[in-house]
Amino acid sequence: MKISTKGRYGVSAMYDLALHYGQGPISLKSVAQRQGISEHYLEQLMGTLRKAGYVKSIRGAQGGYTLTKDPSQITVGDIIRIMEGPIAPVDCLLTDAAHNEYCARAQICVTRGVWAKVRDSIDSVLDSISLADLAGEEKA
Amino acid sequence: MKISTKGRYGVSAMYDLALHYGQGPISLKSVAQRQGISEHYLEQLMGTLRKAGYVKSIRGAQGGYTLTKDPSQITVGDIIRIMEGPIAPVDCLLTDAAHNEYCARAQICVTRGVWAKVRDSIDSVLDSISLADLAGEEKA
DNA sequence: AATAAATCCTATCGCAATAGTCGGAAAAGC
DNA sequence: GCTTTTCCGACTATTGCGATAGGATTTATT
Repeated sequence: MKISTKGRYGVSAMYDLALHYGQGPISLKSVAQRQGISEHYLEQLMGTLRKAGYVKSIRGAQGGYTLTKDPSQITVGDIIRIMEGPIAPVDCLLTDAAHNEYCARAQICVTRGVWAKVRDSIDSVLDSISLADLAGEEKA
Repeated sequence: MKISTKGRYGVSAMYDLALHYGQGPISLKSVAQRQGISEHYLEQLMGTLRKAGYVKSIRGAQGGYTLTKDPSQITVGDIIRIMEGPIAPVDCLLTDAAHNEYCARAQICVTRGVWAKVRDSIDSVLDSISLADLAGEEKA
């Protein structure tokens, strides 16, 4: 039950961008230094966030990244789901109980309900926290 | 954010034992067949549960496993923590914020609070479900 | 006493994912 | 033209998962 560095670094980087929201493009290099992340590795992660539409990039000297939305409009859950895929403590939850791709017993499985409750609980926590919350701002 | 088969199989096996609680020792072979688990792999998992004191074993012909407590006294959280280690979405939570073994920035880390909330939420769900709940019994 | 049914124990192993690294191409400001 | 920066694809080392293998030990049954 671990969150990988993809998710953690993704949130850290987005939090950093939130802190500098409205200040023009922020270079990956500075984000990586402040957050203590390998710059080259962070590049890959930002590519994912860019393709998902959460950040936009400006290439060339003095370029960098900016959030595409106000920090209050992006939740930690958004970021985690992009970086790690859908939150599902077991793969079985990714498909309907009937005709389940991962488990023929899904319909009669007693434990499946447990994992569904865990998933809902995680989703609920992560979706309740926005980047603005992390940045300590209240731009409703 | 996945639960491994150790945790899942552990819960399934314990649920199976709960269904047969009070009926004498249940062989691993029958549990493995009913729950669709590799018998030999399940052996290892039961060893872990035995050492943790949640099941006891009777060796020899007609032997098997039984729960050491009433199903209402064992929660899914107990089993998951034994099988997978402490629930911590990030390793950083395994040590105090000051002098943290995994991250020098733990004290000033904004995201650490997020992961702590996630952990508490998972713990809360898992600890609220007992084997008796799964077995559909209410032996208070 | 022999057999069969079971748990117990240690070692090994293939696979996939994680967490990067590396090298360069392309874009844009100066 | 030079430097800064993003962009892209390929490669790699380590780790843990999910087993499998092979036997040793214990006990009920015949």
